[in-house]
Amino acid sequence: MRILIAEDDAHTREALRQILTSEGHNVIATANGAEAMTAFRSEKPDFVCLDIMMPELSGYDVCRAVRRLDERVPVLFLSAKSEEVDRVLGLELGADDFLGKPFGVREFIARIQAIARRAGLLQAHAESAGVFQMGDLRLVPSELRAYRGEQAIPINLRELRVLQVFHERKGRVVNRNTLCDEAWDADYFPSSRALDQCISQLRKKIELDHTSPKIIQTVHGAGYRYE
Amino acid sequence: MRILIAEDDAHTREALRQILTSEGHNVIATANGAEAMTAFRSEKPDFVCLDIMMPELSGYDVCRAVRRLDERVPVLFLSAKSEEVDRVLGLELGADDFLGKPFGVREFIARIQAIARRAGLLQAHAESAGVFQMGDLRLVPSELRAYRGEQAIPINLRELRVLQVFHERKGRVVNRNTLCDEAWDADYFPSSRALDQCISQLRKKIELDHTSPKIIQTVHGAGYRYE
DNA sequence: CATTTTCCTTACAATCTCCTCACAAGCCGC
DNA sequence: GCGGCTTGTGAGGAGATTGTAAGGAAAATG
Repeated sequence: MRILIAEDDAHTREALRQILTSEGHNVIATANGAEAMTAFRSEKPDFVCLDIMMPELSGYDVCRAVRRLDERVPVLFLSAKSEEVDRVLGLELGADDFLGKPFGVREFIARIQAIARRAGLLQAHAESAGVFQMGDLRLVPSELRAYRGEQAIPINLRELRVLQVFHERKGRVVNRNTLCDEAWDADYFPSSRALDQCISQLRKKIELDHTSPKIIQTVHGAGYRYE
Repeated sequence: MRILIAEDDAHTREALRQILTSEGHNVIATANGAEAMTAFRSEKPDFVCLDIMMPELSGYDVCRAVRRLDERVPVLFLSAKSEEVDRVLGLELGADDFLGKPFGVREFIARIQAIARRAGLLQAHAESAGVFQMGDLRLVPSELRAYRGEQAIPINLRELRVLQVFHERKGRVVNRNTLCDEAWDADYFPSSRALDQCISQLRKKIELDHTSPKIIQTVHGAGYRYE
């Protein structure tokens, strides 16, 4: 899911970004209402989290403006505990839920899931359900990319399938035949060196030092192993 | 936008109704000043177009009455060329513009748009429904145009639909079949190169340098990506 | 009905991919 | 260390994919 965050406190903002990213979401983090509106128009998020107290445009203002552009996108308000939360105003503006800071990570995630489910978003964005993590990499099949933090690494379909095979067999040795069967179509002739070539390219892309691979390791005479 | 028209000539009235309806507005057409006032109270229009010469209440009278109820709603006066237009009186009554009959359709629409834009109505209403941003472009479906700042770029329906498909899937790879399914009708035969042709034309229009596209990127063997 | 416009098809050129080849380097049992 | 095997990887190219100019059928326009 693409989630837009508007939160003026940098620390909280980064914490939210990290939580949601680790849940497999794409996060667009903004620091004030104006930034949030610009991002909303251009990024087309599936979900919006707004801090209420922000300089210039408040969370309420952003919510009102968002609702003019999109009547359906779910909006979750965040608020510091000292803030008076005007729930009635929020609900009139079309908010879906409120969460008072400080809140637990579990609760935050659970609320978002609950709202998204109610809005029917989880099914609609099943594409992003294929997201998986390998070490410090986040693999996003629908984008054909791997992310190391902010850095996006382009991955082709073949490489993605190879990585999926490894991911399914984390810690175990995967022999060459298995890899060829699962990552190539049936007509592939396993006598060729295409697999080696693919692994080589992949290591150059995803390993920090491809001369001493840490993610995909060679098990001489047996195959490869990921862990 | 909800537009109230007061015009005693039935022929002109229907013409105006048709023009504005085709532009996507809701039209409330009335034949005299009294009807117009009743409708104004009950229909709460966003915009008022008044013929000056009408039986019973004149356009000036309606404008004065409207202003007592609402200081902000834009008022445009229409006048037959034989009529003496008292611009000073009109402006004192709070009119926003005058248009002498006969007038061209384009001019009529343009004036309304200009006034509404000045009054900040366009964003809030249906005209701008569907407006979206892609990078530095603002797409306005109702105008079949993209704007890069002041520069207007004409876009046809097919191209618009293609852009919408990309916008809905920002960041993800969109394969050719998806594009064909969503931007063309079902009877389209995906063996042809119409999609490529469309993308090519689109890039010439919207990319700053169509030889190295930044908005719509090719993902060889997989499709295209916008981000 | 003539003219213009639009959008698709065709054809060919340009580009890109992923595989094969060839050789270098690594691993392992002796 | 040596020989035979497996694996790593640069170079290169056949085949597939994509870009785009030109032309034309169909629809819109006058």
